[in-house]
Amino acid sequence: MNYLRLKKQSDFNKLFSGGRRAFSPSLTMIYAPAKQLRMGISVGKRHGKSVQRNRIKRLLREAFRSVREEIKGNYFIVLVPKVREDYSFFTFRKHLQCMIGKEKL
RNA sequence: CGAGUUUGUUAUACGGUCGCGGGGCCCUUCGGGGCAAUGAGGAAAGUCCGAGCAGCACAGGACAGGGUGCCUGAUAACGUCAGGUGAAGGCGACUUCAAGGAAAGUGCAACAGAAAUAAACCGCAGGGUUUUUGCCCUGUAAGGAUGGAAAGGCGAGGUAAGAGCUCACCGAUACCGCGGUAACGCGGUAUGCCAUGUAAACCCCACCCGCUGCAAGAUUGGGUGCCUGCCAUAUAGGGCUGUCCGUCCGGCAGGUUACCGUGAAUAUCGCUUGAGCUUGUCGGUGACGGCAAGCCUAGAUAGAUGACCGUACACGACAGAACUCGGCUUAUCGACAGACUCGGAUC
RNA sequence: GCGGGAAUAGCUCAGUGGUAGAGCGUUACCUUGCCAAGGUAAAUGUCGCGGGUUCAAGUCUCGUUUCCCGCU
Repeated sequence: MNYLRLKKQSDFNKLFSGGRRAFSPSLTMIYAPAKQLRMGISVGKRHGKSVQRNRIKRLLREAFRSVREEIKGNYFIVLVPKVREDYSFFTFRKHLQCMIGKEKL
């Protein structure tokens, strides 16, 4: 039931140029079908200093872990959060669930 | 009681459920699973200094360039720290200071002002001339005006008017004596005081400094400009990571051919036991050092500390290791403790 | 992670320690029947920020903030 992390720079570039996109108020999800389920997070300097960026990544990892059961197929997924004043675990989880249901993953 | 100065400590705490990193032990169908521990800071930050470590260069020397700059000490080293000296600020506790040299030389000092390193605009006084106003010559630098700065300050004597011209006090410089390891301090004598500021302008003096940085570098395939073996040591030209003096170099044979590959960096090592931490004791005013006992305390690589619930209150600031240490600087809601100063009241 | 550089008017840039400038833009007036072009004049700056040296700092110096570039 585990998932793998998306690590290669080339995979990120492939998704950003040719992946399908789903939107929600707090984050953008980019995905494409693949052999395994891999998830990556893209957080840049515009999201804040290193403490803030680490916090976003932890919240997103935890949110993805809690909704992982609902994903049936295998995809490469990149999560891009939007720039906000503050971030919370519950809004991330809610929007992830919405997008998974809408896109029928 | 109020107002302050200074030094240090700390940086929400506890419990439950799920999850993450590396290591240990156990199990394994080799995919993995289980257990009990452990896992960000005082600044981890900025990268401003100093070192270790690594690679390259290097006989050695000179020049250039850069840095430091009161004294003594501490240290592996430092631009850091400690204790002193001097100066400035504060009633005080105390704080701050890139604090050598302007009599080696060069430069600069706008505007204003008579004049800016140089002497006379208004003045003051004496003499000459003239009826007087005035004009000319001489002396002078007290006063005025300008400026950041105007030829030590202030008072008395003195003088035609004045002036260190003379004298007392203060300041400055030189010498002597005493104290101190020294910076320097105290006292005495002499000199009427040969002369502004700027060295965070160039510079002089003293001391120090190879260059690059863990994305360094090494290992695990093949190969090259590489490796192995043999022979040779002259010139040209080139290299020697700022320049010069100076110093070094070459050829032949074999393997191998710009690609193969599984993936070739997204691997492994470097990577955490170290000028280490805690406690005690001894030496030192102190920074710090000696000795003894105990301890092992992150090591990731899309980059590990999170989510939820409960309890308590002060309702949680700044902020996240990336080779490692010693400092500095900057950010920071607060809490606690020690020492000291000033003011008021009471005994 | 490591190493360089910049910040000056609305924009692009000059600026030996001594009153901060140029071009474009803006505003007003002239010119024209009207507009453009042209001419005349004016306004516009905590010299990124905070200390220090100096009589005097945009310039020298220390710290700090933001941005850009190179190594990879």
